Amino acid sequence: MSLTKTLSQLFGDAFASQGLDRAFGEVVVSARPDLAQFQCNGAMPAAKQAGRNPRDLAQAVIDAVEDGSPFAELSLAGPGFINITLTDDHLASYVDSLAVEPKLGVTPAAPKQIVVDYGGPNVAKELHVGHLRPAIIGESVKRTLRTLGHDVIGDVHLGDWGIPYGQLIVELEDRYPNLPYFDAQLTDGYPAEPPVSINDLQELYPVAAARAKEDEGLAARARAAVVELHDGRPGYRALWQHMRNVSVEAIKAVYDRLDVEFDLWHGESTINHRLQPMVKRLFEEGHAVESGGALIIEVMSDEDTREIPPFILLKSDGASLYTTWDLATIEDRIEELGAEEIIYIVDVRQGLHFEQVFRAAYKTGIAPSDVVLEHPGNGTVNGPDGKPFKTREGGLLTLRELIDMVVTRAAERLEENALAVEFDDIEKAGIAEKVGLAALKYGDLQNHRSSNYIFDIDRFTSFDGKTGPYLLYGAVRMKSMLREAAERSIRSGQVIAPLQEQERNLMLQLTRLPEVVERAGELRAPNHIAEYAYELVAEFSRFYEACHILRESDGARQASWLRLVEITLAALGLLLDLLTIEVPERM
RNA sequence: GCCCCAGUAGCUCAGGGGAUAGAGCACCGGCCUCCGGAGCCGGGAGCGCAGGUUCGAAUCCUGCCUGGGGCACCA
Repeated sequence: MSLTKTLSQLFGDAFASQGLDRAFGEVVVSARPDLAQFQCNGAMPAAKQAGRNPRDLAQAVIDAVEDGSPFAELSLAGPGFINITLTDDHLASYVDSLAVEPKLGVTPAAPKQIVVDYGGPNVAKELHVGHLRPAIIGESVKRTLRTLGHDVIGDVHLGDWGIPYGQLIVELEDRYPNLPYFDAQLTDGYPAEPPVSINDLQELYPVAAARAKEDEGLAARARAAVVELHDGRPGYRALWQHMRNVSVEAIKAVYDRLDVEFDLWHGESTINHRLQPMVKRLFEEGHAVESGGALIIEVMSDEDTREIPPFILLKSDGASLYTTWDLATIEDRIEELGAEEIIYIVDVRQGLHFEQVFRAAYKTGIAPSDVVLEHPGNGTVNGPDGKPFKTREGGLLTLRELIDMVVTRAAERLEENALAVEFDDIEKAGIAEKVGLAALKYGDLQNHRSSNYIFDIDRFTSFDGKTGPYLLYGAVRMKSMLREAAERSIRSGQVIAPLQEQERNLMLQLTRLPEVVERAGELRAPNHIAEYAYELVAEFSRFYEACHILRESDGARQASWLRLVEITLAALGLLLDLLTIEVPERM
């Protein structure tokens, strides 16, 4: 169990002995490291609730907790703060115990079945800059919740059922009318090989979309084609399946490069079989009503003081749309996956849409009230002008191009700094890839999930300061030292009470990990992990400057320090993994 | 018009009702006979405005100002 949890229990007992709620005993890292290591602020709210004097109550808590305790000092300060400092022996023995804890003190929560919906790419379109944030934030949130003990399923939720596919079908039909897919009489025996490559699709889609925008007749044909697709016209289905397969392969390649891995490659189309029964039931139960030709669900309630537009279940032409699919997907995830919580890492601008979907899901009973539906939205990647990132020509930058840009810059930086020069080209390229991705991901994840940030390649790839490369450097330096120690047959041993400030501070920093991971999970906010990983490496650097491990003459001290390095490296490894950042062996 | 989000140091951004609001960059000044200087130590500078709740507010509430976004049958 984590150190602050143990301390919180001790203080919880003390509050309970005063007839007060144990929750008041929560212990946190001190805001005033000059005064103490930890603090408990519970006496102030508890005193208010109990109508007692806060300082007296704090003193009573201190008296109750003091006997046989691991504290070097407990003191009362200000209006009722309890300041806590541990004995060095106790601190060291806690940190020593982390050596055999793969999760560095993270205690598993009661496991919940959680679905994280976080990719949202569209078939036939290349991934672009806008897909970066949801991908890595979602992946990080997924890994964090998993580390906390939950059963988490990541679903890419492909955009594969919308009007664009009608537009593509019509475009292909106009270009190649003789393909068997367009023969309405045919129901079987289509070619196994796809008629289009990913490159074809990427050329076709913008043309098809532009033509449909200009020509209403064409747009109507596309809408009709999509309805036929949904209804199961064999040729259209076969063609669509080809397009989907070809696209998924291309999309997967980019996600692979980002180390973003989905458990499910479901999409909007996956739940097609649920649409008719769901709509029928919602209509019969009176949840869905006809309005202006469309079928809607009223999601505004009497308590609302603001306008919430109705949820559209079916368009006036009778076709389903993304709202329908999202609702049916909730039904599917609850019934098929046993989802107790569904988390959507999707652009914050979809906020109103999700509010409507969630309301409709709860109102209709598709989601029981104890199922948690949540949309922790992500912000956008902006250019230096503060507007969504574009290429110099004003076009949309693909994600692949963005990654290439950063990796190229990372390689230049390595070159400039005469690093990795003695390695062969393959290893150099591998290092540049890892450094570039670390720069990109850390540059992104250090910002709060919902904020828009300015993409600054020079800052992100910089070797100075709070960057991905700095964190990799820290990790590589630890690895290098452990290798060196092994070569000299210096072994690690039990962590003993610290003598120096830097040594003690590193130990204290390590005790924070479980709370940070928990908080990041609860808030779905990887930036807390990013921030802490930096602080840990910075603390390590101070320790490294102050304590010359390999030259230390006291064997027990040296062994303890080495163990401290091992634990710090394990902690950093865990944190970087949660940030989806990979560490090279050397650089 | 209504709604949502944001406004914190020169810049880019963190910040959980708690004590003296932090980091990186940039700027100024120190530290290499020493395990990797991509480092370490030190310095100046800030919560949009006005009220309110509270023992205590960057954090909660109200109003205003500024910026971004969203407001049935696109996704």
